[in-house]
Order: sequence, then C-alpha cells, then structure tokens
Amino acid sequence: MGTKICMNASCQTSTTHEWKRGWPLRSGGHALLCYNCGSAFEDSLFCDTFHSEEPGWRECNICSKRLHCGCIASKFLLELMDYGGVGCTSCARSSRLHSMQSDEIPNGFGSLTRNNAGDLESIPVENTVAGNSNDEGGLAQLCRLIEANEPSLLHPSERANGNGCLGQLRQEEIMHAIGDISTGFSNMTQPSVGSSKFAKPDNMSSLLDMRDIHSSLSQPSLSMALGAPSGATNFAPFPAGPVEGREQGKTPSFQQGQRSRPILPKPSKPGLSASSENNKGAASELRIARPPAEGRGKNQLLPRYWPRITDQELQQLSGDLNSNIVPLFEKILSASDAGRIGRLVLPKACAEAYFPPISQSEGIPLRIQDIKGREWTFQFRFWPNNNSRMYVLEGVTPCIHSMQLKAGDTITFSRIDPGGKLVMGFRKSTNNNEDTQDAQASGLPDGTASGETSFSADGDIGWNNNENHGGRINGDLLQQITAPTEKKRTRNIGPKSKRLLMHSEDAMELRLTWEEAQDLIRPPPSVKPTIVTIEDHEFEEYDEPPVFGKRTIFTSRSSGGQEQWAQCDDCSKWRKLPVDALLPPKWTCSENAWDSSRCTCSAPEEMTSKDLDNLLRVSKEFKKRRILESQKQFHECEPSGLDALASAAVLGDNLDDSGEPSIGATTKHPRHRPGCTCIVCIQPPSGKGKHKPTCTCNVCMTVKRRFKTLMLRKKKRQSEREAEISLKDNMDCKEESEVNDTMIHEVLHINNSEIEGNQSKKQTEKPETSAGQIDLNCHPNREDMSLDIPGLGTMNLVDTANSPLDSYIKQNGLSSLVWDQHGGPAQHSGESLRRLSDEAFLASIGWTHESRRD
DNA sequence: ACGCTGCATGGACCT
DNA sequence: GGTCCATGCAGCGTC
Repeated sequence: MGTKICMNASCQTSTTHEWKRGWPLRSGGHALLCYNCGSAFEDSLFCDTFHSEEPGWRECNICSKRLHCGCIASKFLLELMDYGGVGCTSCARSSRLHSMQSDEIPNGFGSLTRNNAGDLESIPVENTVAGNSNDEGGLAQLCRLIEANEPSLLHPSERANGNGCLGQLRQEEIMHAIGDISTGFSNMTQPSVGSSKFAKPDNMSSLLDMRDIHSSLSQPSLSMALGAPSGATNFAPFPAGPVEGREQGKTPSFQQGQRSRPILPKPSKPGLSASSENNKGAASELRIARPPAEGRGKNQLLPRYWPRITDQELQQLSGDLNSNIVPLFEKILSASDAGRIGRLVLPKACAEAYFPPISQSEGIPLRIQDIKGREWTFQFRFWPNNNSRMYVLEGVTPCIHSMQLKAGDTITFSRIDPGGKLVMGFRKSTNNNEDTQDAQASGLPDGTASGETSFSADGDIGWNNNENHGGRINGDLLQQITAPTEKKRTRNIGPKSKRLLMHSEDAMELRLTWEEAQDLIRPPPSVKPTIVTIEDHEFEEYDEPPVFGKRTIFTSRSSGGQEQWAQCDDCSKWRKLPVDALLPPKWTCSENAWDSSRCTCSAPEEMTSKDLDNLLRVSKEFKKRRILESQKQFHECEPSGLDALASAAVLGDNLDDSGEPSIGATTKHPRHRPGCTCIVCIQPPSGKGKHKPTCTCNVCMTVKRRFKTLMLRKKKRQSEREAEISLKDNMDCKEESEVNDTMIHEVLHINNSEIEGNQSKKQTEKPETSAGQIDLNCHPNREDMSLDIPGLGTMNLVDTANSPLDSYIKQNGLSSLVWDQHGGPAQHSGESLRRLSDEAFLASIGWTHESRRD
C-alpha cells in the first residue's frame, strides 16, 4: 500500500504496514489510522467513493462551486445544507458567524489547522481536548463541533454517540465542511459553542461507536425533509410513535439512537447503482435504502427491509398529511404473500419492532390505512416456529387486490406521526407492463404519485429490489422476480447480485452442451490408464480427473474427407489438423506436429478470412439452433437423468405411463414414509426368486410396466432421432452452399460426432471402439438412469435403454431363457418378443421364473 | 370437495 | 451452526 505518513504534525509517523483500523468507508474497508497517535494518514482522508465513483458532486447553492463527493462525512454535511441550502466554504464564510473561526473552536477544530502550504494539519489531540483519546484524531471532533453549534440538529442518539468521526474527508473537504457547518448552522438557532455537552468526552474512545455515528449520519435527510416545524424533538429523524413510546419510558431517549448499521446494505451492492447518482446530485432524489426508524426490540432490521422512500416523497407526504411520515419497512411480496391464502408473512424483526407486541398466537386486529385512505383491519398474529415466531398479517387479500399487487411488487409500511397510525403503500415492480405509470405510492394516503417513475429504475440503491441493474439484466431479473413459478431459480439469482447475470443469448455463446463437454474431455496428461474389463467391456481408468481439451471445429470436404481445425492460443491462427487429433487445453502452432509448414505462428493461415468467418458463423448458428432444440426438448419432453430417476422413484412408472393410476406422489418421498409404494420401497428385501411370471404383485407389475414403457419410449425416440438426422442432413446441405466450395459442410466436432446424442450410444454399444474417446460418464439425459434396480448393473441399464429389445436379451445372456420358453431358437415375432420381454427383464434382475423350473 | 388453519420443512441467508 | 421465511401440507371444518 506504500508508505503512509501520519497527518498529525507532531507525530508524522511514516509506516508501510503498521496502522490501526479506523472508520468504515462507504465503499468498503476501513480508513487507516496511525498506530502511534491514532490520527489519520494522509491518504486515509480521501474518500474511496470519491476516487472510484465520484457519485455525489454537488454545487453550492450560491456560487455553484462544486462540493464534496458524497461520502459519508460530506453527505452528512451536505444534507444538513439541504435543509437550508447547500453552501461552500467561501459562501459559508460570508454568511456564517464570523466569530466562528477555526482558531476559535476550542475543543473542535483547534486540532485542524492549515499549514503553510494551505493544507490541513492535525495537531495533537491532547492539545485541544483534555483527556481525549488520541484514537479519534482531529476528525472525530468535527462531530462535536457540529453538536456544539447546533445540538438540536442531531438525533439524540447521535449526541449520545458524540464520538462521531467524519473520517473520509480529505483536507479540502474538511475545510469545506467547516465552512458548510458554519453556513448550515448559521441558519439554525442557538449555536452554543462550548456547551458542557460538547466538552464532555463521553464515549470517545471506541472505534466501534464511530460506526454508530456513521449510521446515524447517514440518514438525517429523512427527518429534515419532513419539514419538522421546529425544535429538537421534531428534528429527531424518527420521532417516536406509540411503539417506541412504550420503550421510551424505559430508556432515556438520548440513548435510543440508531443502532449501529452500515450506511448502506452492503458496500458492494449499492455500488451497483451508485454511479447513477452521478448526475442526480440531490440526495433527496435517490431511492436509497434507509435504516428505518428505531423500533422496539434488539434485532437489527435486514437491509432488504429498509424503506426506500425518497426525501421528495417524504416531503410530499408530509405536506399532504400535515404530519411526519416515518417509513418503517418494506417487503417484496412473495408468491404466497400475494396468493389466495391472504397471509402476508412479516419479517420477524419488522413485526417485533414496529407492530404492537403480541403474546398470544391469535394475535390482535391491526388497523392499517392504505394509500387511498381506506382503513383495513388485518389480524396480526404469529405462529411458533423453530423456537421462534413467524409473524403474519392475515386477511390481506382484499387489500392486495385493491392495490392490484402481485408477487414481486413491494409493500411498504410507514407510520404517521403524531398518532402512530400505520400506513401501507406499495411500489410496483418496474418490469410490469404498467411500469410506465409506476405509481409509486409509498404511503401516500391520497394516492398521490410522487415521481417514482423517473428514478425508480436507476436511482434505487437497494440490492434486494428488482429495480437495479439496467438493460437486459434488469429485465431478466425482473422477469424472474415476478414469475412465481420461477421463484426457486430466481432466488439464487435475483436478490443478491452475487452471481453474474447474462442475457440468454449472450449466455448461449458461452454455453457448452453436454455433448460438447463430453467431446472436450481429455485424459489427464501423462497419466497411464488402467484397463478394466466390466461385463466384457474395456474401460480406461484414470487416477486423475479428466481435463478439458481444446475446442476444435470439424469440416468436411466435398471429396468426403474430414478436417479438423484448431486455433493457436498464441497467434489465434487456425491450423488444419488430422481428424483424430486430440489437443490439450492449450495449444499453439509450435505443437503442430502434423504440418511442419505451419508449426510456427509466423506461418500464414490456410483459410482466408472469409472462409474463416463463414466457418465460425455457421458453427455458431448451428450451435444456437442446437441449444434451442435441446431447450425445446427439455421443456417438451420427459424429465431426464437424475430428474427422471427421482421422478421414477417417486412416481413409479407413472412418469411414463400416465394411464396408470397414480401412486401418491409426495414431496416427502426420500424419507419413504410407511405405506410408500414407490419402486424403492416396494422391493422385497432379498429381491430374488420369489415371484412367478404370472405374479401380479406390486413389484412385478411395476417392473413389467417399467420395462414396457422403457422399450416403447426407446423405440419412439429412435424413430424421432432418425427423422431428425435426416432433417439435419438436409439443413447441413443448405449451409454448405453458403460457406465455400471446398467446404461442403461444417459443424462443430461435437455436433458432428453426436448430433443426436448418438455418440454416447455408440460408445456404450461398441465400447471397444471407445478407446481414445473417453466417456467418463454416461449421458445425464439418458432416461434409463431411472432404472435403479438392484441386480441390474449400470452397463446393463445403459444397454437396456440403448439397445433394441432383442439385442438386450442377447447381451444379457437371456436368449437361453427365450429358447427355454419356446423349445428352441424360435423366430420371434415382435409380438412374441414383447410378450417375452417382461419375463426376460424380470429374469435379468433376479426374478426367476419358478414356473420354468416347475 | 373445497377451503382454511396451523404447523413443518428446507433452502437461503446470516453470524 | 443458527435463524429466517417461503411454501407445502395434513387436519379440520364447512358446504
């Protein structure tokens, strides 16, 4: 991080690695303080936000000089200015009490003076504040100065946490701040410099407490915007309503400060939209998640529930109602919240903080006014849940309907003070069609729109809302949020912004199909396989996991031969390779052992750029089409792979045979409750030799049905694949003409080799040819994975699905069984085969034919 | 059969 | 590992 020099003139410690952790920075991390005296290092006074994002430059109301960056400290100051106008240093000085000169600030900015160069210096704190800890440095005293000048401007909690630190001010800003403070407070009443409170060094040593002041400072604009008539009590950011009132009796109000909270939900998350602040300027227009009013209870409210109401909205509201609106919390409606049940799950912390306390599960009726002034009565109650409580509002359906809310919309709860009346508003999800109106009505009893549309989409800093991120990502996200059926998927994606979102078309570019992945798998380099024979099939076993090889493109020439093309990782030129070449993940021209004339990057490319473009374009289109097809298949067809296995386990064969009565499906399945009739549970313990072919027990019937269905599906698929292959061939022929005379058709290798998923089939049917073509896993799309029947080997299962019935029987050595039944190598008709297949299959898995033995 | 109610469950998130 | 909360579902009441 380089050498840091302490700003304390009497210290000036220079260090490269020793420092203390200071106040949290809005953009994450902490300021660094001198380990020796606790003062700030030079560059610690720079605001990270300022340097990285420049979110909040503002102009002086008078001279238009640009001020501050919007970091925690300056925001506080500026918002104070917002109350009475923003002022820069010079303007402030002209209007400010001239008596308030920096050298006259006895216990505050006496520690901050300008040196000869005009820069700020920090002088030892002990020089100015008796008994004060050095830890805070001079900046901490800035807060005290503020308080000294206008105690009523601070929330009692802020006064209680009088050790505030306006840390990230850089030198110039500090001077601005001083001036701003002067200006801002000059409009206020009774500057009481040097009050007893001011001199009192209470709570001044704890850096932890410093965060409190940061939190508190982060939200003063809210109350300011409410236009409190006058006096300190009205200026408190969240005037205590009845709820708090109960506790106020217990706790002195000055101790009821805002709890320690980060200024924004998470440093990284607000950053998503922080840049949008750039041109906004006025903080009052930003939809920033605010730490809500101090409520009852000790639980912190999760940032996702912080109300995001703008100062403008609040101002308007307050004006409309002639009273203070205290935003309490908000919640994005879930599917069940907006559903027919009519129960709105309340966040526990919110319910306990802002709603009346309830001791009985039945709860109490709660009257809440909606945006149109109508009053609704809900049952506010709870259920015991895991040694905790789950709070719900019951009977919300009519209200939800009247507001035309649905899952994904946000419902807000506010309180009108005085009186403590609860008000609920809403905010529509911005991806709704009606978003253009987007009548944000956060608690507006008269339904007055408040200009939400203009900034809801880009000014919102909350990370758990559906309005962040612009463009496609936003669209996708919103779509997911408002689609309850997609909820499970969106949960992971939407709220947290932790995952990279990508539009589907873009994602398609990067998407690797299973077939492609299969074909890219290479044996681990320089590891010799062990050859293992399982059921007459030879397998290569590797001790090391496979690696992905280099992706190549295959082309076919009109002469019939195939070519493989690979791109050099160094020069990006395409080189022609033999079809059977398997490349490592990284490959360069120098490794081109097949063409000595092109084994260096300097060698020219064989293909013209036009050819190459065509090649790539066709490959890309082909892939897109292929992915779309696979998606279509996925949606239209049966569940596959593990899904099928799970479904089959749950549903027996109803998956395939919908005509059969359903075995009661239950999501509790894996536990196999008593009475479960799934394929797993109905297995006899031994599983073998106890069932006659005519047996109609549950097990036998299920197994029979399963095998029948399997075969039918297999046949159907086979015919579909054949049809598809012919279709593909036709399409490929069309494409060929587009590319080049010499390139008859071209497809990705992976497409070429197993367009219809036949590759894995071939590999399993003819494993002896699979040497060099590693299939380390069977295709997850294979429906026969659902056949998890004891006694049947994995390879048999694979073959079962992929082979015609007769070959299956042969491969499993069951032909003798057929002979037995018919007294010789009968010429089986399809019908007889089908008739026999049940028994054959039963035999293969161990259900022997006792009747035969008889 | 249908709807309501209260609880259980498990994934997601937080500490 | 603990907590929260969205949702599933069994049991019960009502039609």
